[in-house]
Amino acid sequence: MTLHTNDTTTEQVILDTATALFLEKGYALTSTTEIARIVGCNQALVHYYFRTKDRLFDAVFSKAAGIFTDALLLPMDENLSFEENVRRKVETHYDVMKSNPRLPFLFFNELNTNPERLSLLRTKIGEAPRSLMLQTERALNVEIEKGTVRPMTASNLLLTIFSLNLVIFLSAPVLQVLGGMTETEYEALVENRKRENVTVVLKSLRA
Amino acid sequence: MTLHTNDTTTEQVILDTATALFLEKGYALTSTTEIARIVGCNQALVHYYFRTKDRLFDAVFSKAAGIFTDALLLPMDENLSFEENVRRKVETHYDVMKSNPRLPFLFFNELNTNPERLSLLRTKIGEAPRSLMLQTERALNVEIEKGTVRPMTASNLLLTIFSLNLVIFLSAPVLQVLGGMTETEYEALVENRKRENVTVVLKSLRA
DNA sequence: CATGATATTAATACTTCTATTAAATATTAT
DNA sequence: ATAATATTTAATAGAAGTATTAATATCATG
Repeated sequence: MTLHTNDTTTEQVILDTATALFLEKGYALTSTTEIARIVGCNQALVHYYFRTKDRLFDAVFSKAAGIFTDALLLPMDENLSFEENVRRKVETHYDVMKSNPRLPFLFFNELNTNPERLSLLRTKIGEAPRSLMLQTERALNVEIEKGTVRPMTASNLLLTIFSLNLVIFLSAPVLQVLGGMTETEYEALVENRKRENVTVVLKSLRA
Repeated sequence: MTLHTNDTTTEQVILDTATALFLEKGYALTSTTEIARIVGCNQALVHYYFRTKDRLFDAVFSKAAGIFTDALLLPMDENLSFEENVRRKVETHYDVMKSNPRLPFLFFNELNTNPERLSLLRTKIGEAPRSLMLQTERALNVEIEKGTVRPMTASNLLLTIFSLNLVIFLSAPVLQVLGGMTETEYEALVENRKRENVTVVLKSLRA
């Protein structure tokens, strides 16, 4: 008997389960044994498809990292004002994070515990960060020369967007456990926070 | 032969080493065996002083968490303007993070992988978050009524400060591995970033 | 200096995890 | 139908980790 339905292969089920667990607890606290237990298959099967836990993680992580890094890559729309473009960038980035709220955790966790793994990631994402930076820089400089935006660097702007949009999702347990916030209160905050982040970013540009 | 010099007990050396390792790699990837190896003592000694890895971690973590949460607790100075008070809050918080750059990682990592552990933390830090919130709310509302600050909530303001000041330190590996930033470039960014964060926060308050 | 307390080590039981191998079973193609 | 191929399982080797216990060393003090 096969473990999978027709449209989802066993390999896919294993990958999905692994993804869920890695997102929940990170690499170190997830075992292939547990993955197998949840999938309902023999533990050797996990290794049959992915050989090592490391390779399985890479499969999960490179996809996750792709979503994560692409989230800021929305191209400028020449028909819109700079301000509108920035607003869109903040909002789409926020939306991607909101749909993948554990991504920031996995990303930071893994990069901080295991920076070596990430040389491969570097090649994978390639020129994306650099081109994002250049694109932002160009648009920003136009505005700065016009005097509509205060002098500032693209890296600072991007880092601000990045910071504001990530911490809210990294902080779910902090806010709930320490801040004594309920699940619903937290969800309300997440709702509210996108607008606030846009506001902060746009105001921060003012000359 | 004792392992420690006169002014540092063995227990302290073990605690310090454990702190360094937990900060570097988090709970899961640090073993009592490795701690002992680095200290240069028998592995049983780590358990002799701290009984379990969990209790050792708690000793490290509750101290770390204390620094982390206290960092925002600077009381308002009534002699200074609201703006100056906010500036000071951002700056002192940033400085604490800069002196303890691995704290944000440990904090978020542990709260995300192991939220249970943190119920004890909740009691430990007590009313601090609540009083911080109330204090900020009060000062903020005065300004909002005066019309010098746009309508906004204290939680959003604090979250903005928190976000801006943390991500720069969480991102060290991201920026170096992915952004292709050198150690020195990163340090320059850290230098520069405090002023930028103050600017962003203050501009974000404008009516 | 004898003795009780404290510190340290050696040895080891026990658990859990990763990875491999060989065998069994299911699937597919001819 | 059967041979080839793919999938799955059982069994297990081996590594590493946590925790405990009993034995030994060190130290302070009467």
